[in-house]
Amino acid sequence: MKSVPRISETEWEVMKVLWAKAPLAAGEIIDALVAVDRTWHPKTAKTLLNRLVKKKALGFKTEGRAYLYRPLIKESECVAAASESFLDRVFGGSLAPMLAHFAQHRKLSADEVRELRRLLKEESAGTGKAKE
Amino acid sequence: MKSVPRISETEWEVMKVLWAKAPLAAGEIIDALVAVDRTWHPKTAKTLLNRLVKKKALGFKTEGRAYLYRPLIKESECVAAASESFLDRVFGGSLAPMLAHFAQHRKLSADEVRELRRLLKEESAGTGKAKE
DNA sequence: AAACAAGGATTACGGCAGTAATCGTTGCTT
DNA sequence: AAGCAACGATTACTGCCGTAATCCTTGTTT
Repeated sequence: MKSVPRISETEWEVMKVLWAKAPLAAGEIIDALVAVDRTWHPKTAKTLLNRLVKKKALGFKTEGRAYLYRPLIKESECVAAASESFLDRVFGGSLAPMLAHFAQHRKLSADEVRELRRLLKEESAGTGKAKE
Repeated sequence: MKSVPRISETEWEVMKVLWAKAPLAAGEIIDALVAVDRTWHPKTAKTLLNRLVKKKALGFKTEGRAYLYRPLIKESECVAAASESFLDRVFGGSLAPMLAHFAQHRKLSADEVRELRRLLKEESAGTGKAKE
């Protein structure tokens, strides 16, 4: 098992940038962060890059005087880990209550509904075990 | 706006006990926690109770020499807050990708699929109160 | 009354997170 | 060459979190 390092809230923002596009130099990453949220301070971003490198969530290779960062862990792994943890903590690990919550709280758009229907169809179709 | 205080991972365990049944004395809460996870230490639980009181997540009234604790914030509010935050952070705020993730990663049981279908039906039908 | 027991209050302490500022190095500019 | 600018490294500081231990108060027991 890989057991992804724990990625904090703000660190996640940084990771998102690099999951979207990599490798990137620190400056480019900072630009991307600022583009999303004006309040990002370059120094803060640098600190987070260092921490993420220390955590082995990011790696880099030197390119001239600067670094090019790239993710060492996959977004899908982090998403899975965060989702598990969230589901366990908030909904005791069971899906149905969670789905009910989201379905009721945040009204789905018609498109989303359609998309989900499609997913459910796949789900109950092949996928081995779910029989209908 | 209420803006529920931020409830940490372990604090959440404590809250769950009181959301399930309240009011309860510290001893009862600790018993409940231990029942779920043997490793809970009474002192640790007491610390958390204090912190939750300080955060205004819990209140208490004295009953003889002991306290009776009760939640000051509703589970539904906390669930909503945690869900929002999770959805934003991990899935950029959009439901469909999240549901897709869960649908694909944790194979839904036939029952869950049916349940979700039912929810979607309601969704696309009157959506309860919004319009209708 | 003295000591104990039960429960709350206070104190502790290392680690992570958020948020930066300062230090150090090195190529570039004047 | 000297200083500046760009970039990474190091240092900082506060607050929250996990995890308790110790202290204090007061009812209870011998």
